Amino acid sequence: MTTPAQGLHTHVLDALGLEIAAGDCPPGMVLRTDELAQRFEVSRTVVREVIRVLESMHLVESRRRVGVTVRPTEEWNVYDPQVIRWRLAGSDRPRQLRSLTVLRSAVEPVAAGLAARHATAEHCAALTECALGMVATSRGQQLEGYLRHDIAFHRIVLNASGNEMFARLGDVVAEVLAGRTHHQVMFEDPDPAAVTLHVRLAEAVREGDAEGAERLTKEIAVGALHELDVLAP
Amino acid sequence: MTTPAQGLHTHVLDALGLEIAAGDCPPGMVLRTDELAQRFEVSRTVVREVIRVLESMHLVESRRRVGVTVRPTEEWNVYDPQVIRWRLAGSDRPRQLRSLTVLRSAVEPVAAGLAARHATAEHCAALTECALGMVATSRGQQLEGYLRHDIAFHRIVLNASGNEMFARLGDVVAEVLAGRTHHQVMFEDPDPAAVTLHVRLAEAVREGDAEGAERLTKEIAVGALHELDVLAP
DNA sequence: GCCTCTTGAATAAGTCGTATGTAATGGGTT
DNA sequence: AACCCATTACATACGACTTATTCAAGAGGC
Repeated sequence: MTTPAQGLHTHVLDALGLEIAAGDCPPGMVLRTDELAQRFEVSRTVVREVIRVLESMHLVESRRRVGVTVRPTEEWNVYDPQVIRWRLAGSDRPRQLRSLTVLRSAVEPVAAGLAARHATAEHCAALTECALGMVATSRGQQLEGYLRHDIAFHRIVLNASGNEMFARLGDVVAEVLAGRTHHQVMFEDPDPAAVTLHVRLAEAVREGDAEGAERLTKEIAVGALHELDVLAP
Repeated sequence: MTTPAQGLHTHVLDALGLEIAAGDCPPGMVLRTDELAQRFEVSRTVVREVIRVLESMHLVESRRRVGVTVRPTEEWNVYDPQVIRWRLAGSDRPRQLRSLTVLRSAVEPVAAGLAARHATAEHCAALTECALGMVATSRGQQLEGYLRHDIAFHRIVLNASGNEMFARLGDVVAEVLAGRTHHQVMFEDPDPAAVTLHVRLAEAVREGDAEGAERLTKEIAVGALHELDVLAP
């Protein structure tokens, strides 16, 4: 109901994933495939496929004779972008944003240092363009435009690092930034200091200044953490 | 075939996942469900469930009329422990180990710093015990015992950081360490310097010395990276 | 009499074959 | 060249059968 459908599978998966990620189903709770099939008015086949996917994310465990049991949070594949999205939509978004931001503060400085060493001319150009875009949208309530450039900026840095594990965190960072902008109502324009740091970071990468890039990214991360502390204590 | 079965689903999933992760199926290659059903001698239902799981890992994309297409590596969920295991079993293990080790070098120092601040008495006790275990197994070709303590050590640090994103990297680190020990044939005993660093790191965490813990962990990471450069150029 | 081991029945997921719906592709027609 | 239709391969669905696990009842030993 009410969702654009886009496939029964997707619909049921999203609904169940959201419920579990939101904590509506406490760990140890057992679901049964027949029940779920009835509840969502789909066949058991669809439910079974959904369960298989949730199982691959370690959100649930399916055992014969006992049913589908919800696993404790510590066992979830919390790096799965889908899981992150579900959790950010749930009730413990603040805690989640904090965890992710701490992760960023560890990874992004190192990635920026590598980017300064490995970035191609295209990377540098795109980075500078994003920085300029951030400057242009940093005043006058153009939050959506700013967000888009911010996401692109960090994605480029992660990609330019040349490390695929870093690159794949682009989606995570995008979710974090989007969550920050959309959920904790940002009335104010972005911090001018942050904008400046991004511009200087683009310069540092272009000049191949690895240490500078690392230090500047650390400052950006510290700012993000501080912002979290202020807005969501 | 010849695997202990443990469920048709698991068997087919593992086989297909390995093939794709190993690069046997180049990006863009199209698989068809009934072909796979024939090849593995299972019903299409099983194949469909497997495809759904692979799809949730972004390894493949299933579209009507065209079939199941293999996605390029850059889109895979490379943080999924299952995917990591498949890739480490494949041919580009060296590259993979390097990427993961760089990730470790970014994350673990920060995690260690946090651990020094947040570790409980239990954490410290377990950490010291692991360090002692590493010392005890560091000579005389007790590689398996050493590996076990090494994995436990890093897992405790990540858990003690109090950040769930860090904690969930425990499995990744375990895979890396296991891969290093098992695949690049280690004839020699572990580097004595590394053992010492672990002992000192346990001390630093116990004393709440965040900066020391971070610095020591960085040194451990540098050692691991150097080791990779030497053994797999 | 109490505890343990075995056995069997009940249960819920696992597997399978088949039928029907649906969308994208490619070729043929106007 | 634009449109339409047949083909194709996945999507959804259903129901029967299989298998593994659990729980409990009963037999046996202490």
